[in-house]
Amino acid sequence: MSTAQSPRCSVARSLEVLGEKWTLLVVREAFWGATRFSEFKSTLSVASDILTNRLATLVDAGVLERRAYREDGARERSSYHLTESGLALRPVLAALTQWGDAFRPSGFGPAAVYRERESAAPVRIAFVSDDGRVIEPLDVEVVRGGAALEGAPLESALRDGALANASE
Amino acid sequence: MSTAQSPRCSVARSLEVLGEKWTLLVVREAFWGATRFSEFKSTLSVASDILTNRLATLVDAGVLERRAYREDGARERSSYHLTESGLALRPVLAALTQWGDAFRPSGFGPAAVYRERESAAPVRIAFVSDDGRVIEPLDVEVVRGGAALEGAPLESALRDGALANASE
DNA sequence: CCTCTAAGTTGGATTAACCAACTCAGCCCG
DNA sequence: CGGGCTGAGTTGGTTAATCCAACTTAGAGG
Repeated sequence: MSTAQSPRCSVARSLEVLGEKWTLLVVREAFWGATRFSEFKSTLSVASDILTNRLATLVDAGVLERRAYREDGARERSSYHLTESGLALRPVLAALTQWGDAFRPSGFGPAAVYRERESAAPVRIAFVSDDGRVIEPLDVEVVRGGAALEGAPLESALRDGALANASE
Repeated sequence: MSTAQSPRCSVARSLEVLGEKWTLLVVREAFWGATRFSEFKSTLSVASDILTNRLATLVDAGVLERRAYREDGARERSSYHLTESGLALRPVLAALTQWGDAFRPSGFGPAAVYRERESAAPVRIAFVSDDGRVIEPLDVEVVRGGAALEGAPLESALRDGALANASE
């Protein structure tokens, strides 16, 4: 299950945790309020062994936290709750939702709507600058930070013009 | 490969296309400028058969577009380019990057930095309202839209106190 | 015709997902 | 005490996906 060494690309590192089948759907259900094994199992229709495995991975990665709970007249069982790290995945899910709604419509309209809690005004995912301006995606560029610059196989292909190229 | 019917949840529909291993990494490389089979192959170190499959899936889903190109002194070959739908995945990748940087740091600093093209000012992914205000994630709530409301097992189970029903 | 290269295919081994049946621990009931 | 009930998993066997190395293919140049 473990990678030899964690990759330098943040997307790849995120996908190490989130990239397996069912994982993001488990997180989505957690955002909808699911906490128990049986809730995840029935809403997702996922096999128990896979669910066990994914919950363990997520707990391990600090996305979910295992807690004991007890309903009266029942023994202690465990439940799963989003941690700070898990809650921080909301933009990831929202971005996926937004893309799915826009480019893979279901014909039933959006299944989830994000809105401001106080005003109920709809919100969307966007790029913003530190001073709070909204920047359109086409006005955003990506440059390689320090992590990708030293010895990554990725760079070898670009080596003889890589730095000029990066400003493209 | 395909599901019987596409799910109503947008996250699940997005993951139908993007959720397989390597897929999002292929898209990431496309954003870095990769267009040829061999570029994807060498930067990602992915097996050719898998790459063939993923490129086909992405072309099929309209995320990439296949184009012919010809270097002089070589025969025609095909290259892969982001479509509008593919370009719209930038927020998804940015959200994953942001989460990875924050919660799974590599020790090498961020590998990619998103910034405004004109000003080079750093940008981040955030929720914004229609009138351009930035809304903090904790002030955002999600409500089920129309798609989940009709006949989804999830809702029918939770409505009209079915919890007692289900637990007996 | 021979060789070179980018872009794939193909076959076989390994790993992951799937599914159904089963276990396990504690609580309640009699 | 023993037996049934329930949520939370395990276990075993089958199917599907991934990985890896070797091979094929189509056209250009020599």
